[in-house]
Amino acid sequence: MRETDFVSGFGRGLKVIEAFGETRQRLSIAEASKLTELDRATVRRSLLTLAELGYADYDGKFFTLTPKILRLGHAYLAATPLPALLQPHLDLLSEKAGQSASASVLDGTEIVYIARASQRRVMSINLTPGSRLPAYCASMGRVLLAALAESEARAILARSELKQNTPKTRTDPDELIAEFRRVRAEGYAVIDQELEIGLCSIAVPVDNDRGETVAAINIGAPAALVPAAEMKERYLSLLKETQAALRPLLRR
Amino acid sequence: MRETDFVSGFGRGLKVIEAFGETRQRLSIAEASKLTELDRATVRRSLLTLAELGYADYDGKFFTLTPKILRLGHAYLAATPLPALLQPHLDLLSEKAGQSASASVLDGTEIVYIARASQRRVMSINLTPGSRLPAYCASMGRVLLAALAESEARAILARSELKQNTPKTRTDPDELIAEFRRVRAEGYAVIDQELEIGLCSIAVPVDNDRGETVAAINIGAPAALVPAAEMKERYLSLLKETQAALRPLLRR
DNA sequence: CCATTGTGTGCGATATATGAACAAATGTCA
DNA sequence: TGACATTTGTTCATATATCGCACACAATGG
Repeated sequence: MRETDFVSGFGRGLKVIEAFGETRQRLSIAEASKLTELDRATVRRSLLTLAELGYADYDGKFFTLTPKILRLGHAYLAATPLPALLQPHLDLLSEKAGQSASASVLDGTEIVYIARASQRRVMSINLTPGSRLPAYCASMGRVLLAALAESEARAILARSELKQNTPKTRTDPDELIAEFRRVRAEGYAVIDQELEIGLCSIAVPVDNDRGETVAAINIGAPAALVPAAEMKERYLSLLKETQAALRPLLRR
Repeated sequence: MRETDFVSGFGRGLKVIEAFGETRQRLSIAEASKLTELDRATVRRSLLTLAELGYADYDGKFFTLTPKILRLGHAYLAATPLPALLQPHLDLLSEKAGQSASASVLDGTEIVYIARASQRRVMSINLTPGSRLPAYCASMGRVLLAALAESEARAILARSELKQNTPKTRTDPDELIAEFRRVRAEGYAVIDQELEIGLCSIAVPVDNDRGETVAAINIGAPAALVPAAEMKERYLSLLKETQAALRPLLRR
Protein backbone atom coordinates (compact mmCIF):
# COMPACT_ATOMS: atom_id res chain seq x y z
CA MET A 1 0.00 0.00 0.00
CA ARG A 2 1.29 3.41 -0.91
CA GLU A 3 1.62 6.19 1.58
CA THR A 4 -1.17 8.15 -0.10
CA ASP A 5 -3.62 5.25 0.16
CA PHE A 6 -4.11 6.03 3.82
CA VAL A 7 -6.70 8.60 4.90
CA SER A 8 -5.13 9.86 8.10
CA GLY A 9 -8.13 12.04 8.96
CA PHE A 10 -10.24 8.88 9.01
CA GLY A 11 -7.75 6.99 11.15
CA ARG A 12 -7.54 9.86 13.60
CA GLY A 13 -11.33 10.03 13.82
CA LEU A 14 -11.62 6.33 14.64
CA LYS A 15 -9.06 6.82 17.38
CA VAL A 16 -11.20 9.61 18.79
CA ILE A 17 -14.29 7.36 18.90
CA GLU A 18 -12.34 4.69 20.74
CA ALA A 19 -11.19 7.24 23.28
CA PHE A 20 -14.73 7.31 24.64
CA GLY A 21 -14.59 3.66 25.60
CA GLU A 22 -11.55 4.08 27.80
CA THR A 23 -13.03 6.54 30.20
CA ARG A 24 -16.34 8.15 30.77
CA GLN A 25 -19.36 9.10 28.84
CA ARG A 26 -18.33 12.71 28.33
CA LEU A 27 -15.11 14.01 26.87
CA SER A 28 -13.93 17.59 26.45
CA ILE A 29 -11.71 18.48 23.53
CA ALA A 30 -8.65 18.63 25.76
CA GLU A 31 -9.41 15.27 27.38
CA ALA A 32 -9.88 13.60 24.01
CA SER A 33 -6.67 15.22 22.85
CA LYS A 34 -4.72 13.71 25.74
CA LEU A 35 -6.25 10.25 25.31
CA THR A 36 -5.58 10.14 21.60
CA GLU A 37 -2.28 12.04 21.68
CA LEU A 38 -3.57 14.15 18.83
CA ASP A 39 -3.42 17.92 18.58
CA ARG A 40 -6.32 19.74 20.21
CA ALA A 41 -7.20 21.46 16.96
CA THR A 42 -7.33 18.11 15.16
CA VAL A 43 -9.44 16.39 17.80
CA ARG A 44 -11.80 19.33 17.80
CA ARG A 45 -12.39 18.94 14.08
CA SER A 46 -13.02 15.20 14.46
CA LEU A 47 -15.45 15.71 17.33
CA LEU A 48 -17.32 18.46 15.50
CA THR A 49 -17.54 16.13 12.52
CA LEU A 50 -19.04 13.39 14.70
CA ALA A 51 -21.53 15.89 16.12
CA GLU A 52 -22.43 17.22 12.66
CA LEU A 53 -23.18 13.67 11.48
CA GLY A 54 -25.23 12.83 14.57
CA TYR A 55 -22.77 10.34 16.03
CA ALA A 56 -22.14 12.63 18.98
CA ASP A 57 -23.87 15.36 20.97
CA TYR A 58 -22.14 18.59 21.93
CA ASP A 59 -23.31 20.91 24.67
CA GLY A 60 -20.62 23.48 24.02
CA LYS A 61 -18.28 21.90 26.51
CA PHE A 62 -18.54 18.12 26.46
CA PHE A 63 -19.09 15.61 23.69
CA THR A 64 -21.06 12.39 24.24
CA LEU A 65 -21.55 9.56 21.77
CA THR A 66 -25.11 8.94 20.58
CA PRO A 67 -26.66 5.54 19.90
CA LYS A 68 -26.10 6.21 16.23
CA ILE A 69 -22.52 5.11 16.78
CA LEU A 70 -23.88 1.58 17.27
CA ARG A 71 -24.55 1.50 13.55
CA LEU A 72 -20.85 1.01 13.02
CA GLY A 73 -20.52 -2.10 15.15
CA HIS A 74 -23.88 -3.26 13.88
CA ALA A 75 -22.51 -3.14 10.37
CA TYR A 76 -20.29 -6.02 11.44
CA LEU A 77 -22.89 -7.92 13.47
CA ALA A 78 -25.44 -7.69 10.68
CA ALA A 79 -22.99 -8.39 7.89
CA THR A 80 -21.35 -11.40 9.48
CA PRO A 81 -23.52 -14.50 9.61
CA LEU A 82 -21.73 -15.87 12.66
CA PRO A 83 -23.37 -13.85 15.48
CA ALA A 84 -26.87 -14.30 14.08
CA LEU A 85 -26.26 -18.01 13.60
CA LEU A 86 -24.93 -18.51 17.10
CA GLN A 87 -27.49 -16.47 19.03
CA PRO A 88 -30.43 -18.92 19.08
CA HIS A 89 -28.11 -21.78 20.01
CA LEU A 90 -26.67 -19.74 22.85
CA ASP A 91 -30.17 -18.93 24.06
CA LEU A 92 -31.02 -22.61 24.14
CA LEU A 93 -27.71 -23.53 25.75
CA SER A 94 -28.13 -20.86 28.39
CA GLU A 95 -31.65 -22.03 29.14
CA LYS A 96 -30.62 -25.68 29.49
CA ALA A 97 -27.61 -24.89 31.64
CA GLY A 98 -29.35 -22.23 33.72
CA GLN A 99 -26.22 -20.12 33.33
CA SER A 100 -24.85 -17.44 31.02
CA ALA A 101 -23.59 -18.58 27.63
CA SER A 102 -21.41 -16.52 25.32
CA ALA A 103 -19.59 -16.68 22.02
CA SER A 104 -16.42 -14.88 21.04
CA VAL A 105 -13.70 -14.63 18.44
CA LEU A 106 -10.04 -13.75 18.71
CA ASP A 107 -8.80 -10.25 17.87
CA GLY A 108 -5.10 -9.87 18.59
CA THR A 109 -4.39 -10.66 22.21
CA GLU A 110 -8.03 -10.28 23.18
CA ILE A 111 -11.28 -12.13 22.74
CA VAL A 112 -14.27 -10.16 21.50
CA TYR A 113 -17.79 -11.15 22.52
CA ILE A 114 -19.98 -11.47 19.45
CA ALA A 115 -23.10 -12.92 21.08
CA ARG A 116 -24.31 -13.61 24.56
CA ALA A 117 -27.30 -15.10 26.38
CA SER A 118 -27.29 -14.29 30.04
CA GLN A 119 -29.37 -15.95 32.70
CA ARG A 120 -27.72 -14.25 35.59
CA ARG A 121 -25.00 -11.76 36.20
CA VAL A 122 -21.93 -13.61 37.31
CA MET A 123 -19.29 -11.06 36.57
CA SER A 124 -18.68 -7.66 38.02
CA ILE A 125 -18.39 -6.20 34.55
CA ASN A 126 -21.13 -6.04 31.99
CA LEU A 127 -20.44 -8.06 28.88
CA THR A 128 -22.09 -7.11 25.62
CA PRO A 129 -21.22 -7.84 22.01
CA GLY A 130 -17.98 -5.95 21.49
CA SER A 131 -16.73 -6.47 25.03
CA ARG A 132 -13.12 -7.55 25.19
CA LEU A 133 -11.18 -9.70 27.62
CA PRO A 134 -7.53 -10.81 27.58
CA ALA A 135 -7.36 -14.16 25.78
CA TYR A 136 -4.74 -15.84 27.98
CA CYS A 137 -6.92 -15.93 31.10
CA ALA A 138 -10.41 -16.52 29.61
CA SER A 139 -11.79 -19.96 28.85
CA MET A 140 -12.78 -18.99 25.29
CA GLY A 141 -9.40 -17.33 24.85
CA ARG A 142 -7.61 -20.56 25.79
CA VAL A 143 -9.70 -22.48 23.28
CA LEU A 144 -9.06 -19.96 20.51
CA LEU A 145 -5.33 -19.75 21.22
CA ALA A 146 -5.13 -23.56 21.35
CA ALA A 147 -6.56 -23.66 17.83
CA LEU A 148 -3.63 -21.68 16.44
CA ALA A 149 -0.24 -22.99 15.43
CA GLU A 150 1.88 -23.12 18.54
CA SER A 151 4.33 -20.54 17.24
CA GLU A 152 1.48 -18.15 16.59
CA ALA A 153 -0.02 -18.71 20.03
CA ARG A 154 3.36 -18.07 21.56
CA ALA A 155 3.72 -14.85 19.59
CA ILE A 156 0.36 -13.64 20.89
CA LEU A 157 1.32 -14.49 24.46
CA ALA A 158 4.54 -12.53 23.95
CA ARG A 159 2.48 -9.50 22.94
CA SER A 160 0.03 -9.97 25.84
CA GLU A 161 0.33 -8.25 29.14
CA LEU A 162 0.24 -11.39 31.29
CA LYS A 163 -1.28 -9.89 34.40
CA GLN A 164 -1.90 -11.66 37.69
CA ASN A 165 -5.61 -10.80 37.96
CA THR A 166 -6.16 -13.14 40.87
CA PRO A 167 -3.91 -15.49 42.88
CA LYS A 168 -5.07 -18.25 40.56
CA THR A 169 -4.16 -16.58 37.26
CA ARG A 170 -1.60 -18.49 35.21
CA THR A 171 0.94 -16.14 33.65
CA ASP A 172 3.84 -18.38 32.68
CA PRO A 173 3.93 -18.68 28.85
CA ASP A 174 5.32 -22.23 28.94
CA GLU A 175 2.65 -23.32 31.34
CA LEU A 176 0.00 -21.72 29.13
CA ILE A 177 1.36 -23.40 26.00
CA ALA A 178 1.24 -26.73 27.82
CA GLU A 179 -2.37 -26.00 28.76
CA PHE A 180 -3.16 -25.24 25.10
CA ARG A 181 -1.87 -28.72 24.21
CA ARG A 182 -4.20 -30.25 26.77
CA VAL A 183 -7.09 -28.14 25.44
CA ARG A 184 -6.36 -29.31 21.89
CA ALA A 185 -6.23 -32.93 23.00
CA GLU A 186 -9.31 -32.90 25.22
CA GLY A 187 -11.38 -30.33 23.37
CA TYR A 188 -12.30 -27.94 26.15
CA ALA A 189 -10.85 -25.38 28.55
CA VAL A 190 -11.86 -24.62 32.13
CA ILE A 191 -10.99 -21.42 33.94
CA ASP A 192 -11.11 -21.39 37.71
CA GLN A 193 -11.26 -17.79 38.91
CA GLU A 194 -8.25 -16.70 36.88
CA LEU A 195 -9.97 -13.60 35.57
CA GLU A 196 -12.08 -12.68 38.53
CA ILE A 197 -12.49 -14.24 41.97
CA GLY A 198 -15.76 -16.14 42.13
CA LEU A 199 -16.08 -16.88 38.43
CA CYS A 200 -15.57 -20.23 36.72
CA SER A 201 -16.13 -20.97 33.06
CA ILE A 202 -15.80 -23.75 30.52
CA ALA A 203 -15.41 -23.31 26.76
CA VAL A 204 -15.26 -25.39 23.60
CA PRO A 205 -14.31 -24.39 20.06
CA VAL A 206 -16.85 -23.87 17.30
CA ASP A 207 -15.53 -25.41 14.10
CA ASN A 208 -16.84 -25.04 10.58
CA ASP A 209 -17.40 -27.98 8.29
CA ARG A 210 -13.76 -27.86 7.23
CA GLY A 211 -12.63 -28.26 10.82
CA GLU A 212 -11.36 -24.69 11.17
CA THR A 213 -12.07 -23.03 14.50
CA VAL A 214 -14.07 -19.89 13.82
CA ALA A 215 -15.25 -19.01 17.33
CA ALA A 216 -15.58 -20.32 20.87
CA ILE A 217 -18.61 -20.74 23.12
CA ASN A 218 -18.63 -20.92 26.87
CA ILE A 219 -20.72 -21.23 29.99
CA GLY A 220 -19.86 -19.15 33.02
CA ALA A 221 -20.98 -19.87 36.55
CA PRO A 222 -20.35 -18.51 40.04
CA ALA A 223 -17.62 -20.54 41.77
CA ALA A 224 -19.71 -20.55 44.92
CA LEU A 225 -22.46 -22.51 43.18
CA VAL A 226 -20.43 -24.61 40.78
CA PRO A 227 -16.88 -25.58 41.80
CA ALA A 228 -14.42 -25.63 38.91
CA ALA A 229 -14.05 -29.40 39.30
CA GLU A 230 -17.74 -29.81 38.50
CA MET A 231 -17.82 -27.56 35.45
CA LYS A 232 -16.79 -30.38 33.14
CA GLU A 233 -19.33 -32.97 34.25
CA ARG A 234 -22.14 -30.44 34.46
CA TYR A 235 -21.71 -28.49 31.25
CA LEU A 236 -19.31 -30.17 28.83
CA SER A 237 -21.94 -32.39 27.27
CA LEU A 238 -24.27 -29.43 26.75
CA LEU A 239 -21.48 -27.46 25.12
CA LYS A 240 -20.54 -30.44 22.92
CA GLU A 241 -24.18 -30.74 21.91
CA THR A 242 -24.28 -27.10 20.82
CA GLN A 243 -20.92 -27.48 19.10
CA ALA A 244 -22.22 -30.44 17.11
CA ALA A 245 -25.43 -28.60 16.17
CA LEU A 246 -23.43 -25.67 14.85
CA ARG A 247 -20.84 -27.49 12.77
CA PRO A 248 -23.03 -28.33 9.77
CA LEU A 249 -24.36 -24.77 9.73
CA LEU A 250 -20.93 -23.26 9.28
CA ARG A 251 -20.04 -23.53 5.64
CA ARG A 252 -17.08 -21.63 4.29
CA MET B 1 -19.59 25.50 12.98
CA ARG B 2 -17.33 26.69 10.23
CA GLU B 3 -16.96 24.87 6.99
CA THR B 4 -13.36 23.98 7.81
CA ASP B 5 -14.32 22.36 11.11
CA PHE B 6 -15.57 19.32 9.25
CA VAL B 7 -13.22 16.46 8.38
CA SER B 8 -14.84 15.14 5.24
CA GLY B 9 -12.43 12.22 4.98
CA PHE B 10 -13.67 11.02 8.35
CA GLY B 11 -17.31 11.43 7.42
CA ARG B 12 -16.78 9.54 4.19
CA GLY B 13 -15.02 6.73 6.04
CA LEU B 14 -17.91 6.32 8.47
CA LYS B 15 -20.25 6.10 5.52
CA VAL B 16 -18.11 3.32 4.11
CA ILE B 17 -18.32 1.32 7.35
CA GLU B 18 -22.10 1.65 7.37
CA ALA B 19 -22.25 0.38 3.82
CA PHE B 20 -21.31 -3.06 5.12
CA GLY B 21 -24.46 -3.26 7.22
CA GLU B 22 -26.77 -2.79 4.28
CA THR B 23 -25.69 -5.77 2.26
CA ARG B 24 -23.34 -8.62 2.67
CA GLN B 25 -20.25 -9.42 4.55
CA ARG B 26 -17.92 -8.73 1.65
CA LEU B 27 -17.69 -5.59 -0.41
CA SER B 28 -15.52 -4.86 -3.39
CA ILE B 29 -14.30 -1.34 -4.00
CA ALA B 30 -16.85 -0.80 -6.76
CA GLU B 31 -19.74 -2.12 -4.65
CA ALA B 32 -18.82 0.10 -1.73
CA SER B 33 -18.52 3.01 -4.13
CA LYS B 34 -22.06 2.45 -5.42
CA LEU B 35 -23.55 2.05 -1.93
CA THR B 36 -21.90 5.17 -0.57
CA GLU B 37 -22.13 7.23 -3.76
CA LEU B 38 -18.50 8.14 -3.26
CA ASP B 39 -15.78 8.08 -5.86
CA ARG B 40 -14.08 4.72 -6.26
CA ALA B 41 -10.67 6.20 -5.57
CA THR B 42 -11.96 7.70 -2.32
CA VAL B 43 -13.66 4.51 -1.18
CA ARG B 44 -10.53 2.58 -2.00
CA ARG B 45 -8.44 4.84 0.23
CA SER B 46 -10.98 4.54 3.06
CA LEU B 47 -11.10 0.76 2.79
CA LEU B 48 -7.33 0.47 2.68
CA THR B 49 -7.20 2.68 5.76
CA LEU B 50 -9.62 0.36 7.56
CA ALA B 51 -7.51 -2.62 6.54
CA GLU B 52 -4.28 -0.93 7.60
CA LEU B 53 -5.75 -0.24 11.05
CA GLY B 54 -7.09 -3.78 11.43
CA TYR B 55 -10.77 -2.85 11.19
CA ALA B 56 -11.07 -4.75 7.91
CA ASP B 57 -9.49 -7.64 6.06
CA TYR B 58 -8.56 -7.43 2.40
CA ASP B 59 -7.93 -10.43 0.20
CA GLY B 60 -6.97 -8.37 -2.83
CA LYS B 61 -10.54 -8.34 -4.09
CA PHE B 62 -13.02 -8.11 -1.24
CA PHE B 63 -13.01 -6.26 2.05
CA THR B 64 -14.65 -7.70 5.17
CA LEU B 65 -15.03 -6.02 8.54
CA THR B 66 -13.19 -7.59 11.45
CA PRO B 67 -14.48 -7.86 15.03
CA LYS B 68 -12.24 -4.91 15.86
CA ILE B 69 -14.93 -2.69 14.40
CA LEU B 70 -17.06 -3.62 17.43
CA ARG B 71 -14.76 -1.44 19.49
CA LEU B 72 -16.48 1.58 18.02
CA GLY B 73 -19.98 0.63 19.12
CA HIS B 74 -18.55 -0.68 22.34
CA ALA B 75 -17.12 2.74 23.04
CA TYR B 76 -20.74 3.84 23.39
CA LEU B 77 -22.00 0.80 25.29
CA ALA B 78 -19.11 0.99 27.75
CA ALA B 79 -19.18 4.76 28.09
CA THR B 80 -22.91 5.11 28.63
CA PRO B 81 -24.18 3.87 31.96
CA LEU B 82 -27.64 3.11 30.59
CA PRO B 83 -27.05 -0.24 28.84
CA ALA B 84 -24.96 -1.66 31.70
CA LEU B 85 -27.56 -0.49 34.19
CA LEU B 86 -30.46 -2.00 32.27
CA GLN B 87 -28.94 -5.37 31.42
CA PRO B 88 -29.33 -7.19 34.76
CA HIS B 89 -32.89 -5.92 35.09
CA LEU B 90 -33.69 -7.16 31.62
CA ASP B 91 -32.20 -10.54 32.46
CA LEU B 92 -34.43 -10.79 35.50
CA LEU B 93 -37.47 -9.53 33.62
CA SER B 94 -36.88 -11.99 30.83
CA GLU B 95 -36.52 -14.85 33.28
CA LYS B 96 -39.71 -13.97 35.14
CA ALA B 97 -41.72 -13.51 31.98
CA GLY B 98 -40.24 -16.46 30.16
CA GLN B 99 -39.98 -14.26 27.08
CA SER B 100 -37.47 -11.94 25.42
CA ALA B 101 -36.95 -8.55 27.00
CA SER B 102 -35.22 -5.61 25.33
CA ALA B 103 -34.35 -1.98 25.86
CA SER B 104 -34.01 0.72 23.26
CA VAL B 105 -33.64 4.44 22.72
CA LEU B 106 -34.85 6.69 19.93
CA ASP B 107 -32.53 7.78 17.14
CA GLY B 108 -34.31 9.80 14.50
CA THR B 109 -37.21 7.79 13.09
CA GLU B 110 -35.83 4.53 14.42
CA ILE B 111 -35.38 2.79 17.73
CA VAL B 112 -31.96 1.37 18.54
CA TYR B 113 -31.59 -1.69 20.73
CA ILE B 114 -29.12 -0.99 23.51
CA ALA B 115 -29.61 -4.17 25.55
CA ARG B 116 -31.46 -7.43 25.20
CA ALA B 117 -32.14 -10.61 27.12
CA SER B 118 -33.61 -13.31 24.97
CA GLN B 119 -35.26 -16.45 26.16
CA ARG B 120 -36.45 -17.54 22.78
CA ARG B 121 -36.32 -16.36 19.25
CA VAL B 122 -39.61 -14.78 18.39
CA MET B 123 -38.63 -12.67 15.42
CA SER B 124 -37.36 -13.67 12.05
CA ILE B 125 -34.55 -11.15 12.33
CA ASN B 126 -31.77 -11.28 14.83
CA LEU B 127 -31.76 -8.37 17.25
CA THR B 128 -28.54 -7.31 18.88
CA PRO B 129 -27.42 -4.07 20.48
CA GLY B 130 -27.32 -1.63 17.59
CA SER B 131 -30.21 -3.24 15.74
CA ARG B 132 -32.72 -0.72 14.44
CA LEU B 133 -36.45 -0.87 13.83
CA PRO B 134 -38.85 1.81 12.61
CA ALA B 135 -40.28 3.58 15.67
CA TYR B 136 -43.85 4.01 14.44
CA CYS B 137 -44.63 0.29 14.38
CA ALA B 138 -42.65 -1.01 17.36
CA SER B 139 -43.98 -1.05 20.91
CA MET B 140 -40.90 0.68 22.31
CA GLY B 141 -41.03 3.16 19.46
CA ARG B 142 -44.62 4.08 20.34
CA VAL B 143 -43.62 4.63 23.95
CA LEU B 144 -40.62 6.77 23.01
CA LEU B 145 -42.57 8.84 20.50
CA ALA B 146 -45.38 9.29 23.02
CA ALA B 147 -42.85 10.82 25.41
CA LEU B 148 -42.06 13.62 22.98
CA ALA B 149 -43.94 16.85 22.44
CA GLU B 150 -46.74 16.11 20.00
CA SER B 151 -45.33 18.47 17.37
CA GLU B 152 -42.01 16.69 17.55
CA ALA B 153 -43.61 13.25 17.30
CA ARG B 154 -45.56 14.45 14.29
CA ALA B 155 -42.37 15.75 12.68
CA ILE B 156 -40.73 12.36 13.12
CA LEU B 157 -43.74 10.58 11.64
CA ALA B 158 -43.54 12.96 8.69
CA ARG B 159 -39.96 11.92 8.12
CA SER B 160 -40.77 8.21 8.57
CA GLU B 161 -41.54 5.87 5.75
CA LEU B 162 -44.87 4.62 7.10
CA LYS B 163 -44.85 1.20 5.53
CA GLN B 164 -47.63 -1.37 5.69
CA ASN B 165 -45.50 -4.23 7.03
CA THR B 166 -48.49 -6.43 7.73
CA PRO B 167 -52.27 -6.04 7.27
CA LYS B 168 -52.38 -4.89 10.89
CA THR B 169 -49.79 -2.10 10.61
CA ARG B 170 -51.17 1.36 11.44
CA THR B 171 -49.81 3.96 9.05
CA ASP B 172 -52.16 6.92 9.44
CA PRO B 173 -50.29 9.74 11.26
CA ASP B 174 -53.44 11.03 12.98
CA GLU B 175 -54.31 7.57 14.19
CA LEU B 176 -50.77 7.14 15.48
CA ILE B 177 -50.81 10.50 17.28
CA ALA B 178 -54.09 9.48 18.93
CA GLU B 179 -52.47 6.22 19.99
CA PHE B 180 -49.54 8.19 21.47
CA ARG B 181 -52.05 10.09 23.63
CA ARG B 182 -53.46 6.83 24.90
CA VAL B 183 -49.95 5.53 25.59
CA ARG B 184 -49.13 8.70 27.53
CA ALA B 185 -52.32 8.38 29.55
CA GLU B 186 -52.12 4.66 30.27
CA GLY B 187 -48.35 4.27 30.42
CA TYR B 188 -47.82 1.37 28.03
CA ALA B 189 -48.01 0.39 24.35
CA VAL B 190 -49.02 -2.93 22.83
CA ILE B 191 -48.19 -3.95 19.30
CA ASP B 192 -50.22 -6.71 17.70
CA GLN B 193 -48.31 -8.06 14.73
CA GLU B 194 -47.80 -4.66 13.16
CA LEU B 195 -44.13 -5.26 12.48
CA GLU B 196 -44.18 -8.92 11.70
CA ILE B 197 -46.94 -11.48 11.57
CA GLY B 198 -46.88 -13.67 14.66
CA LEU B 199 -45.19 -11.17 16.95
CA CYS B 200 -46.79 -9.25 19.80
CA SER B 201 -45.04 -6.96 22.22
CA ILE B 202 -45.71 -4.62 25.10
CA ALA B 203 -43.50 -1.73 26.20
CA VAL B 204 -43.26 0.85 28.97
CA PRO B 205 -41.05 3.92 29.26
CA VAL B 206 -37.99 4.06 31.52
CA ASP B 207 -37.89 7.44 33.25
CA ASN B 208 -35.10 8.99 35.24
CA ASP B 209 -35.64 10.58 38.64
CA ARG B 210 -36.63 13.84 36.98
CA GLY B 211 -39.41 12.10 35.08
CA GLU B 212 -37.69 12.34 31.69
CA THR B 213 -38.05 9.29 29.46
CA VAL B 214 -34.57 8.04 28.65
CA ALA B 215 -35.35 4.62 27.17
CA ALA B 216 -38.08 2.02 26.73
CA ILE B 217 -38.21 -1.64 27.73
CA ASN B 218 -40.43 -4.32 26.24
CA ILE B 219 -41.39 -7.94 26.27
CA GLY B 220 -42.03 -9.72 23.02
CA ALA B 221 -43.99 -12.92 22.62
CA PRO B 222 -45.26 -15.12 19.78
CA ALA B 223 -48.86 -14.22 18.97
CA ALA B 224 -49.66 -17.92 18.77
CA LEU B 225 -48.82 -18.37 22.45
CA VAL B 226 -49.90 -15.02 23.85
CA PRO B 227 -52.74 -13.19 22.12
CA ALA B 228 -52.30 -9.41 22.05
CA ALA B 229 -55.29 -9.02 24.35
CA GLU B 230 -53.47 -10.98 27.03
CA MET B 231 -50.17 -9.11 26.79
CA LYS B 232 -51.31 -6.44 29.23
CA GLU B 233 -52.56 -8.70 32.00
CA ARG B 234 -49.65 -11.08 31.65
CA TYR B 235 -46.71 -8.72 31.44
CA LEU B 236 -47.64 -5.14 32.35
CA SER B 237 -47.12 -5.63 36.06
CA LEU B 238 -43.70 -7.21 35.47
CA LEU B 239 -42.70 -4.31 33.25
CA LYS B 240 -43.97 -1.77 35.78
CA GLU B 241 -41.96 -3.56 38.46
CA THR B 242 -38.79 -3.24 36.41
CA GLN B 243 -39.63 0.36 35.55
CA ALA B 244 -39.99 1.19 39.24
CA ALA B 245 -36.75 -0.57 40.13
CA LEU B 246 -34.89 1.43 37.51
CA ARG B 247 -36.17 4.93 38.24
CA PRO B 248 -34.10 5.60 41.37
CA LEU B 249 -30.99 4.31 39.60
CA LEU B 250 -31.27 6.86 36.83
CA ARG B 251 -29.90 10.11 38.11
CA ARG B 252 -29.21 12.91 35.74
C1' DC C 1 -13.71 -10.29 -29.94
C1' DC C 2 -15.77 -6.36 -28.21
C1' DA C 3 -18.45 -4.52 -24.50
C1' DT C 4 -18.66 -4.13 -19.81
C1' DT C 5 -17.14 -3.78 -15.32
C1' DG C 6 -13.57 -3.28 -12.01
C1' DT C 7 -8.96 -1.72 -10.24
C1' DG C 8 -4.80 1.17 -9.88
C1' DT C 9 -2.35 5.70 -10.71
C1' DG C 10 -0.92 10.61 -11.90
C1' DC C 11 -2.18 15.23 -11.35
C1' DG C 12 -4.08 19.81 -10.41
C1' DA C 13 -7.41 21.91 -7.38
C1' DT C 14 -8.98 21.81 -2.95
C1' DA C 15 -9.21 20.48 1.87
C1' DT C 16 -6.78 19.42 6.11
C1' DA C 17 -3.11 19.19 9.89
C1' DT C 18 0.01 21.49 12.43
C1' DG C 19 1.90 24.49 15.91
C1' DA C 20 1.79 28.99 17.36
C1' DA C 21 -0.84 32.83 19.02
C1' DC C 22 -4.50 34.62 21.69
C1' DA C 23 -8.54 35.18 24.62
C1' DA C 24 -11.36 33.28 27.95
C1' DA C 25 -12.13 30.35 31.67
C1' DT C 26 -10.45 28.07 35.56
C1' DG C 27 -7.49 27.03 39.32
C1' DT C 28 -4.02 28.45 42.97
C1' DC C 29 -2.21 30.75 46.68
C1' DA C 30 -1.19 34.51 49.79
C1' DT D 1 -10.33 38.94 47.54
C1' DG D 2 -6.99 39.87 43.92
C1' DA D 3 -2.91 38.68 41.35
C1' DC D 4 -0.92 35.27 38.85
C1' DA D 5 -0.32 30.79 36.59
C1' DT D 6 -2.61 27.03 33.97
C1' DT D 7 -5.64 25.10 31.18
C1' DT D 8 -8.79 25.21 27.48
C1' DG D 9 -11.11 26.43 23.22
C1' DT D 10 -10.58 28.84 19.08
C1' DT D 11 -8.42 31.02 15.10
C1' DC D 12 -4.87 31.61 11.67
C1' DA D 13 -1.17 30.95 8.09
C1' DT D 14 0.87 27.74 5.49
C1' DA D 15 3.00 23.33 4.42
C1' DT D 16 1.13 19.06 3.46
C1' DA D 17 -2.31 15.58 2.38
C1' DT D 18 -6.45 14.29 0.05
C1' DC D 19 -10.19 14.33 -3.59
C1' DG D 20 -12.13 13.53 -7.78
C1' DC D 21 -11.26 13.20 -12.36
C1' DA D 22 -9.19 11.20 -16.43
C1' DC D 23 -6.87 7.56 -18.21
C1' DA D 24 -4.58 2.89 -18.58
C1' DC D 25 -4.96 -1.55 -17.90
C1' DA D 26 -7.00 -6.12 -16.24
C1' DA D 27 -10.64 -9.26 -15.75
C1' DT D 28 -15.10 -10.89 -17.03
C1' DG D 29 -18.70 -12.40 -19.90
C1' DG D 30 -21.70 -12.55 -23.75
